[in-house]
Amino acid sequence: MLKRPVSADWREARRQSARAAVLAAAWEMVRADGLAALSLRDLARHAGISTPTVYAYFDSKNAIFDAMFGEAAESFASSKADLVDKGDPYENLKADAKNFIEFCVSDVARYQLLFQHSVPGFTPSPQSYAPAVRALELTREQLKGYGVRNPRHVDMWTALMTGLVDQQISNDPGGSRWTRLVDDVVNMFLTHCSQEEDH
Amino acid sequence: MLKRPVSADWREARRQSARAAVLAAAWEMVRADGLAALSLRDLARHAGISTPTVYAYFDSKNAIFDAMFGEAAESFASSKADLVDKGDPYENLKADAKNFIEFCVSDVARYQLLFQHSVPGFTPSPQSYAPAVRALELTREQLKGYGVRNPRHVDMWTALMTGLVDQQISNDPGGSRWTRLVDDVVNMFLTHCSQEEDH
DNA sequence: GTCTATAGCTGGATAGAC
DNA sequence: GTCTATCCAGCTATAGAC
Repeated sequence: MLKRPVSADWREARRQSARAAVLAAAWEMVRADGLAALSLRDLARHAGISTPTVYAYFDSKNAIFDAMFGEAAESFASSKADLVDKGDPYENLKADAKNFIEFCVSDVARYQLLFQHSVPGFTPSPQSYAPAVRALELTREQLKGYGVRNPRHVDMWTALMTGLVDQQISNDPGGSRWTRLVDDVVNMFLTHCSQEEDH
Repeated sequence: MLKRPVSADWREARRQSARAAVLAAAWEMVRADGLAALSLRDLARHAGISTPTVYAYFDSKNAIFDAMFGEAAESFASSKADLVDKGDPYENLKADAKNFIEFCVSDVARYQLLFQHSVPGFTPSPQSYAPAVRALELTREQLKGYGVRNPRHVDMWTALMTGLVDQQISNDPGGSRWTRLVDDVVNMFLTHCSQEEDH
């Protein structure tokens, strides 16, 4: 037995748990007041610790945003993985679209951090970014499964999804004026793609 | 001749000119560093005046944002008014789409201020907001001219446009990966609308 | 109207005792 | 690891001389 590994594990677990508590408080705050309003003073108070203690767990404010970005990307990837295969590519695609839109509008701050890069001076680290790339790859696979292979169409798909999300957030927050258009948009898109394939 | 009105007009003109100079400096700065980075100190230095002098022209920082919002809304409305009638509703709509997208991606800060409401704690005054409403009304008229009357379709149109803009800005700034899809998107949209009219 | 000077506050980050 | 106390920089806004 070298260096009491059990105790070391236990300490590491405690540390991770404390980190997670700080991040949970941070999410609560940005959901309430927006990403830009997050300050380390308020965060520490919310988490029940002092400001310097925050620095025991994170190197800087941007390190906190990076950890949040990583959590958001993981959540997004697993929300996609959790979708059950309905057997029908069309139904799968519709479910994927609804999942994306719900994921975004249900947490605007998370959407802005993950997809809009809207924190000045912050760029996610490769580790935090990886799950987001993986999730986008999943969407590309899913579209391919439906016969959509043209890269232009993949880009168009992402534009359609973010367009609905963006209008919903900016002009009808909390409502469903744009999100309810998702079925129409998916149909419109697939019709368009199948027509182009004919040429 | 009462109270030397000529002199009064001249003074007022000087004042408006000085205000405009401050606003011009502000636009330059937010284009370079983003809306959030605008500070009154830097703005004053850029405009060649002192910080208190800024307060001689504007009541507060939000008053500056409000004036900028008004200018942006005016620019948007006049960019639409400047479009020449091509006679063909289809060509007119395409030109309108391209104009909107170019207007947005050519000045991201202006787009974020005008359409994304992304300045914390700032809400435009009714006077500043009016031209933006008028411009949206123009788009609605234009769509009606093409036979698109369904309010859902009007909402879908705005989502398509902002979706292209948003992806372009977030994931390919300075490029044209999404903006070049505009013709395809307009065609897809109009095909979709005409099909729905058949029912 | 324009300036210098500064109030009053909040931010991120650190020193050093325990 | 956690605290109190603090540094230093930045911010909006104002006071008061000229």
